[in-house]
Amino acid sequence: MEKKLAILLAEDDINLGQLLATYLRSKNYDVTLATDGQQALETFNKGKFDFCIFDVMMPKLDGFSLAKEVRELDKKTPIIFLTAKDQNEDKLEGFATGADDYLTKPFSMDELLARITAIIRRTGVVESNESGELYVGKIKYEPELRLLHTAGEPKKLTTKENQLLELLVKNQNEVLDRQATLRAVWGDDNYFNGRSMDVYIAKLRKLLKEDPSIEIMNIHGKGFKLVIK
Amino acid sequence: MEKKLAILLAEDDINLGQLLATYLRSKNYDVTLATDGQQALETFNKGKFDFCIFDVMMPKLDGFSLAKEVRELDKKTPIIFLTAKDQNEDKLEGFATGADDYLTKPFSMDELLARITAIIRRTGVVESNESGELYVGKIKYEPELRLLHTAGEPKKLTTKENQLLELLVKNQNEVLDRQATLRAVWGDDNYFNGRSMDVYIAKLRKLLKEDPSIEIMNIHGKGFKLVIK
DNA sequence: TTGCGCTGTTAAAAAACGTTAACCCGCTCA
DNA sequence: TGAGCGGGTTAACGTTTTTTAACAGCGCAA
Repeated sequence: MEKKLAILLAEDDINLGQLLATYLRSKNYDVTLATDGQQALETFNKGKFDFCIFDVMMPKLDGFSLAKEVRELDKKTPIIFLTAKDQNEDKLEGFATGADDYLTKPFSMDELLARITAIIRRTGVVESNESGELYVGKIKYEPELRLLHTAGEPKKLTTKENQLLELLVKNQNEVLDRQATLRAVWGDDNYFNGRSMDVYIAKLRKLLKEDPSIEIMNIHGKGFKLVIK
Repeated sequence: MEKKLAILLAEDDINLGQLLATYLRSKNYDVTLATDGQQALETFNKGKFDFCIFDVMMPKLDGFSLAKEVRELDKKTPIIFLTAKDQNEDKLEGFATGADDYLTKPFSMDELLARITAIIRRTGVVESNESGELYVGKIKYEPELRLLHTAGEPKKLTTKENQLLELLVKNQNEVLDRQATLRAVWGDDNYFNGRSMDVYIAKLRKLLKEDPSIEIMNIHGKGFKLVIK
């Protein structure tokens, strides 16, 4: 059987949010509803989502800023914005953050569904997010199971080791921003969490050093970059 | 498998931008869409692009000015301009900044693609931008790995050393503009960053002095120039 | 030629990172 | 209930990288 696609829906209007969630669930999507931007970001960082629908005007963290945060660490997951306003300026800002589509309220739910399926077909999210098995150089890595298949026994990673490694691998050959990573994994980018992260980088380096073609490179003042030679 | 070519597309008209991006992606290019000139410039400086498509009329920074900024530090990456106007004056200005082609709206997407592939074939961006291995005089230099193969042990460069050397090498025999370099590497061209840059120039000179045919020359009040005799 | 801004260079200070080990806290199980 | 364990944080110390300071020399315009 095919896996349900996980959608993160961020909408502060309770009625509309519930309505959309119910509708999309009836269409066989696995919907998680967040009622403000802050909460949506935390939820996104915790779970695995194949698709995002963000209302633009939300308390605490607006849809655009939320999308920007998401895009710091995830360049691919499609994002659709919802907005009550029809202002062109807004549209620009939305697409600048890497939006895939844009709906102006009021819209029909069928239209939303049509656009979702169109984007999914176009971007092929299904294959890309489903394998659950990655390779870091020669080393097999299963983020879902938190298993790193190093020489000999497979090593079971701890929660933090796993979150950090997964981000590094999914952003390999790009700089993984320090602050963004801290906010995603530790929830806060204060000094001590930063030091904690450095400790975990050291741990990961030790784990990965059996394959000398792997390097976790530091970009001074910016973050880390996983490169495979 | 062949690596996808990275295209930076700067287009403020959302519909057209999305349309082109989608089309080019379907033709197996890795497209990044920017919706104003300012954003496009930042994106360009951060990432590695093999090709640029700039709309001429854009908010914040128009296509020509954007191209001029890009050309300050990068003489090679091909640029195509898009414009709604059919004014000859514009065309001239576009080509003056080092444009490789020029399309007047409306144009067919097939035509765009044809021109892109033509330019790619002609300029051979693929080889030039993909090897990841350069030579500074006799010295091998791998910017991706931040390695400089000086006599004896390969020297591991620091983040700043590497960014600066990469710019110098990619612009060898041309003047590397002081302000533009500061903005690209330090993010700001204030006095102290300028002094910092001078310190790094001194370091690079020391590193490269084993090959006497290499010289980092100062152009008073303008910038630096790497020349290989 | 003289003065001032620009550059060259070295050294000291400051910030950022690397690593190890001690510590803390919640949980489990004897 | 309290010893042990696993996961994570904090402390401590060392190293590397970057910035700032200080002083010396250079180059161009008035």
